[in-house]
Amino acid sequence: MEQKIQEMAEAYKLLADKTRLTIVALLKEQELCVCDITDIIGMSQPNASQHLRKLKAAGLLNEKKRGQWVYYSLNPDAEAYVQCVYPYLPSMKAKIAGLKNCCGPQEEA
Amino acid sequence: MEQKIQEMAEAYKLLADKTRLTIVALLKEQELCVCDITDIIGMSQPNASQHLRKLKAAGLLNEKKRGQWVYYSLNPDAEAYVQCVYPYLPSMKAKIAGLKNCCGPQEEA
DNA sequence: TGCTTATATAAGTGATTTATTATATGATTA
DNA sequence: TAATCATATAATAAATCACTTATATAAGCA
Repeated sequence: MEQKIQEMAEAYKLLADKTRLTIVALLKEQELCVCDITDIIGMSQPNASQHLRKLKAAGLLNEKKRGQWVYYSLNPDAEAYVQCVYPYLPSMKAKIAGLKNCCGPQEEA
Repeated sequence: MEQKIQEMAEAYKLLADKTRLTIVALLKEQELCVCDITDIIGMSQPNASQHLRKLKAAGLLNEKKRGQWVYYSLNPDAEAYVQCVYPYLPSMKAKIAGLKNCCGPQEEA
């Protein structure tokens, strides 16, 4: 029981940061590469990279390498107590639409 | 949109602490006074008091004074993106049952 | 092979946070 | 009124965290 609460607290710690929560909200729309995410949020690349690593380490994100780009997406198998908050995240469609189509969601070659 | 994400992040920050999340799990069962909470969790009284204050300030808890005791309970009007996680919290019935019935849930006199 | 682009890692710094100790408030009871 | 019990507040110390700067890796391209 305490173990479960500990795990939940650690997961919510990841969602307890404006930057990471924005990343999750973005990826709710579609998968994105690191450069898209940094562009949209307007943050440094190392900063994005570190947040993405944490989210991935905790099982919230999946990572897929394609050419020189790394695409991140929401992990549909993440814990239910994490996924239950996703529906409350505001839509990021507008932000994503503003992307200069540098490397949006790619079809498998 | 960024405002909403900011608010959500701040709320999850409150749930991102093992102690506070345990308090919420306890109050999911029933209202409790500060001394009950400190007994069950085994923490110092000032520590409990400060966590309770934060949770209350953010609208997660209600407070009701009765004699020299202060009873805390979950606020049923808390934001939906907070309440959606409550069902995933483990049951605390066993912990609460172990209370020496010092000041459990009281009827209005 | 060298250059560029995309991403990751490492180290350092400043800010935030948790818990403790000490003290204050406020209600109850002797 | 004095003593006690329940709770709150304040100040501080220790730990954690986010972000920056600098550097490393690794893929694509000239």
